[in-house]
Amino acid sequence: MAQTDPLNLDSMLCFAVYAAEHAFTRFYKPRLDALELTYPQYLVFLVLWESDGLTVKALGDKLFLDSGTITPLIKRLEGRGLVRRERDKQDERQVRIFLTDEGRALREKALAVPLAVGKALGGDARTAAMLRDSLHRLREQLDAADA
Amino acid sequence: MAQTDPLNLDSMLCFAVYAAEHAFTRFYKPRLDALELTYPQYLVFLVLWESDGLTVKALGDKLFLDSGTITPLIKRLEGRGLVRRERDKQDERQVRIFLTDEGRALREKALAVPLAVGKALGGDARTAAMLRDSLHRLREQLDAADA
DNA sequence: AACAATTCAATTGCGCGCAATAGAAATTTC
DNA sequence: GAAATTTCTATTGCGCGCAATTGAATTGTT
Repeated sequence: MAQTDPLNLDSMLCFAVYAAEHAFTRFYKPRLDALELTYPQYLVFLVLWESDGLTVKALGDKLFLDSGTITPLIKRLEGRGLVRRERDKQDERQVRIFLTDEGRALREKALAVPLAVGKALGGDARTAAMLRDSLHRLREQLDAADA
Repeated sequence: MAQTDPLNLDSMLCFAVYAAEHAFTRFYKPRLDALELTYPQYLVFLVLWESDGLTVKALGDKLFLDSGTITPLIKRLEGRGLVRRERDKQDERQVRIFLTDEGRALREKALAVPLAVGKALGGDARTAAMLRDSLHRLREQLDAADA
């Protein structure tokens, strides 16, 4: 029974993505509460744990976010002593974000988070990897459409 | 080359979902501007066009949203004359949402939106449907994990 | 019937997420 | 090298999205 209505909610890919995103946020909430981080803050740490000292711009490019989102987010983390902001000496337009010892130490606790995801998905890493790659292609197609 | 770091951003399914969701929002923005709707407002109309007169609760169940999100959203639509709110006579706790003629008329313009998505994805409806189903399963697994 | 527990919508508070704008710094152009 | 353009961060405004709470209406219990 094919879906004939082009405006049927449950047949729409966009809504499936939207609903899955919220489900992830709900799933992460109690796990990230243990780190006192929101999900976007967690993403920032994922980036910084891999490459400390990035500029706001570079961070935004990685996460597909702009300064309007990142600047206040970082300031909240700075207020809690988890990161440090430092203006670049070579190019004074740029602000670089550095982890403090406390921010670096958070990484240990964070290791539990992907483990919980793996468990929830039944340990099928191959299926998850394929889905991830499909989503990457989807994002590229959507971004390319208006370029 | 297997990904060994469990906290690597680009290998994470959650980030792929997160990034795809934002890409969809960006893609929809100019198309929904033509209807003067935000994406969540568009979702509400998708539901109402299919089943008019739902309660706030039923709407929330469909979209995985709560009254804290839906109530103010609906009030904005009501202020623009696109929907009407009416307290249920049988059960006065409930508020039912009805489309106005103007709200119903929006549907014509909305038909262009899924067409644009189809075009952006290269018309491969089968791949899109499989991805959609995978995301539905993902959402169910995540929701089931804490039940 | 009286009381307790549940359900539903609304509200408050806070953190995204993005458009639009501003202002400073760097780069390009002439 | 002066002027125009671009780049980068920060700010403002607005609409989600959700936790927590409130108050009214309904249902369940005894």
